[in-house]
Amino acid sequence: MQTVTEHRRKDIHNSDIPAVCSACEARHGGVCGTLTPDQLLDLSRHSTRRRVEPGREVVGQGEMTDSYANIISGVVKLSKVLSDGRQQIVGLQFAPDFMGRPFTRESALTAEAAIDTDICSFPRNVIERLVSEAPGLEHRLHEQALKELDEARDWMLTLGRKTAQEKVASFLYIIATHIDPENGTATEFDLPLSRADIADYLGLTIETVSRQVTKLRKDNVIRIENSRRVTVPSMDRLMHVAGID
Amino acid sequence: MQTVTEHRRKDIHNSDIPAVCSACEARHGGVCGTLTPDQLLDLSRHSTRRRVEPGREVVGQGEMTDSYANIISGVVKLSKVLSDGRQQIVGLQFAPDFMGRPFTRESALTAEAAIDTDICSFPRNVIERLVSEAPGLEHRLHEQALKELDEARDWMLTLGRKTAQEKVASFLYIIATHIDPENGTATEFDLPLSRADIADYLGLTIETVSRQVTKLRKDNVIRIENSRRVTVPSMDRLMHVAGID
DNA sequence: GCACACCTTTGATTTTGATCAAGTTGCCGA
DNA sequence: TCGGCAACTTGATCAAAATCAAAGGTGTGC
Repeated sequence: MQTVTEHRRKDIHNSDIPAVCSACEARHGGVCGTLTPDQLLDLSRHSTRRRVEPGREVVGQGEMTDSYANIISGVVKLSKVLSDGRQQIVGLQFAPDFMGRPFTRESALTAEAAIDTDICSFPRNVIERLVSEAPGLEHRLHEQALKELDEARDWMLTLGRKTAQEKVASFLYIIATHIDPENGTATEFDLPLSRADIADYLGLTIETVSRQVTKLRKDNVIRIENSRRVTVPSMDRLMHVAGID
Repeated sequence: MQTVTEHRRKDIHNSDIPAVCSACEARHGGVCGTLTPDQLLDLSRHSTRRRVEPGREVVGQGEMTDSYANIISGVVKLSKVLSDGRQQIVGLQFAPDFMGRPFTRESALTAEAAIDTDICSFPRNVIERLVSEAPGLEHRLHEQALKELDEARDWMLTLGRKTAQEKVASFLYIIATHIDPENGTATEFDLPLSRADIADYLGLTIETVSRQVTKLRKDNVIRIENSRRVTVPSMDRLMHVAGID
């Protein structure tokens, strides 16, 4: 599931065009979905596709506004840090999402790959030009922003009001529902984050995360093959532990 | 500052038109700013202005998507609750903002006035019609969504990684910078939230909030006239305590 | 002026999760 | 197959914030 099948040549046969997401429209409803064939071709000429290794920055703090990208496969962590190094992951972007901040002042965000991640990026000005031509595109970007806002607010409830146990269960539930959206909620999956990343996502320490994962295992809420691989026998049970009604 | 001056008759003299924000465009750059005079008139015919008392719901959980509103004066709390009653305020909307979720599935949010609040609201379908006519309007809404997303993510860092002391200082800083945006950062202001609300915003208990406020006072970071009125002698000092570099 | 309600503060104690400190496990290259 | 190292787990102790429990304040109606 982590590697993407080569499905792009279906639409575009010109080998001068870099490998891009022009054909992704069906697969992951990226920005491409709202464009005309001409605009798609235009976009593809300015796009570059590349693989980002875990821990590598997709775009640096502040540069976020300079480019815009579809995530083809993988998971990207968006995080913020305090001056003394305390870190908080403020969002996870999964494969069908796209990333970037058109029109806004830079936000002090770091975006880095959590696992091997393929992205397809284009310069900001190209997107802005296309937005002015294709009214549907801004609508698409707006919806993505609203979706991220909803997710951020859900997560605020988790960060502010849930116990460590509920936080870890909530995290597992998020991963189960997002890791392979095409196939719905997954009952068996690889965690895309290390214990340290999970701690930074949940506002906990790695020791607490580890202990709570152990507790969930002992309580038979999850099964653990190795530290990354998780099986959820009953999603209802997990949701209940996560405090999701 | 809490009461709004009557400045609406400047533009619209027809007494059939309900009291609306048609004239707010300059004052608070609400949705009106991007509309033509005709569209403004159209909008104003469908708007109702009303005052909402503290604690009153502006729109209920789930209804959020059915209407759309400019906040003329006051402060609105957006909150989420767990089934057992634990509550988290996930956003504060101040006077020049507008509220509502066009195009999206309902999000389980409650919006209620924190203090006396004047709002001007219109049905969702009117906004959606105007969006399809005025391309600039969607752009405006999109920018508002991105602004709220940035604020939500900043707050996630506070919720997940700051101490109680830093959280309370961060809260005071937010209020200082948002309570009267026209006049920049305020050094003396009334808190729009009770201790219980502050606790729900910060993911703390009221006792902890109270103790931290007392500590900030004893450390001369703030002065307190009564439990609501706060003076900040040095904004730099407050920011430092809040962990804002 | 008084009583009641509500909000806030303060104090004592408990609990949750952080911190400090070893161990394990598993993976990779030699 | 064996180190070596990084990631993870587990245990012991500590500290920050929650909880439990009383007081203070402040405002309102009587």
